[in-house]
Amino acid sequence: MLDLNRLRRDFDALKQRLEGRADPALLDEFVRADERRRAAVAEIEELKRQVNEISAQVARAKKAGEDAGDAIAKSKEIGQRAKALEEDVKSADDAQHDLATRIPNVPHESVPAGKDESANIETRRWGSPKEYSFVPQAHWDIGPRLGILDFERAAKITGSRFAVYMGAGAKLERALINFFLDVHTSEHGYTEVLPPFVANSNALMGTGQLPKFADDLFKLEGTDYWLIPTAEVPLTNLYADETLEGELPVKLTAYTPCFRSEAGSYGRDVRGIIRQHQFQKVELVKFAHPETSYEELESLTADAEDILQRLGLPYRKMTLSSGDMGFSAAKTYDLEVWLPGLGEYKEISSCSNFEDFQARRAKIRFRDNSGPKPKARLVHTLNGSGLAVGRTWVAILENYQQADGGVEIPVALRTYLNAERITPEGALV
RNA sequence: GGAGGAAUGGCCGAGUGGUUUAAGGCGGCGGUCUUGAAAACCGUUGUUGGGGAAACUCAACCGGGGGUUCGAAUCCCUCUUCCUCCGCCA
Repeated sequence: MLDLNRLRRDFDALKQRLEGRADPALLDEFVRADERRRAAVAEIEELKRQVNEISAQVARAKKAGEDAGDAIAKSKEIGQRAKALEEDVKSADDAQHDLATRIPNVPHESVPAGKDESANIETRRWGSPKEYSFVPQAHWDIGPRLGILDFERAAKITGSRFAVYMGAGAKLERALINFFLDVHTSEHGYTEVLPPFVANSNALMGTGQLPKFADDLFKLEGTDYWLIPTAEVPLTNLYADETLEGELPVKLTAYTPCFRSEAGSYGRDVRGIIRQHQFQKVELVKFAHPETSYEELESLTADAEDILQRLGLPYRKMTLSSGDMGFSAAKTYDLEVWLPGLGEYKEISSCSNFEDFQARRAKIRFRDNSGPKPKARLVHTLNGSGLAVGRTWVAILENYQQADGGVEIPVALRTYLNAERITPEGALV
């Protein structure tokens, strides 16, 4: 949710920066709804003040044993006028709140303007794709051939866009989760959290998935519960309606499965496990001081990059354009890993600073003691994948495939798997 | 699933319809005293929104929502969470 005062003050400038992200009519409507609401609120508060005053008079009169019939009648009459006005306030309030939740965040000034991914900027490239003496295969060929990935049986259990990992495949997934969590907790200073994998509507409002993107989520029938599309939801909402008293930043990490309906992505990434209804992810979340949140975004992105580098996976870092960023983000870096089987770079992590956009919705504050008086201010929230486990699994199979059909295990993972490679028969040795 | 009980400021806790304009305590902050500190004493201390250059002022907030009333922390309805007990259960 945008800061209303900022919107009032800088209306034209913000409108320009939201070009391509928000319908300009929506912004006009928003400011008008706000004016209507403020006028109605001012009027009703004045009536309430009068009622309060008369009530005090009545109390005094009753105490003195006097008759207060006139005052009561007058207060009743004012009360009725206030009641009529209350409808106006409520409808203006609803309209304004409804609009507020549909306006996306304003891009940071360093974000390239553009209407889609074609305007994204490559900011860094790390490692270089290996040369292969054979034609590298895609993971959807390697995995089933090794007997460690099974789509047909997953379809029996659930349906399309689900996968079963078997044997070395399942163990590799688990090793990656442990490796990610160990690095982030022991070396990058994050606190591990194991949150619920189910969240309510209010939490999803807080992080911005609702109300606009309900179609992308799985809802549990007959309840107000949804399967989480990312650990960002439970982690960011962990401190909803709270004022953080300790030092900033607060850094959290969690492993969770993620569930996405992928409505509207029919025909995209249909092969393999690039785009699934369920995938595993280790998420990084920070609650940061507004003055340092962009430095925190750099270090959070570096924490995710560190994993890719330790695994020796070539990647590039993209700065997303204003049109390609998500609804709540002010700035986003995507990390894209090289997949030789597919012959392209594919997103494996998305790291964003939401500034106070989520904090305003979820009411997450911190105590700012820098001024003459301590004051509760909204924190800046950030998150990023550190990393998407399934896509890392894919990257390892494709980057480390061998001429004999087996897969080498990256050195950093060997102690986790107690093995150096997966044989062409799918065994860990 | 059943039966009871509870939810008040950063924390503890009083408050069953009208100077509650939320007592009192703890903690925090400032001060007096002291070489310094402690103790003692005095003062101060919530959030959100409106108006104002400011001093200040008005409104709302006692788990959430709704209602009764001239007036609600207090009465009624409803939801949520926690506690105790019973049942079931990994």
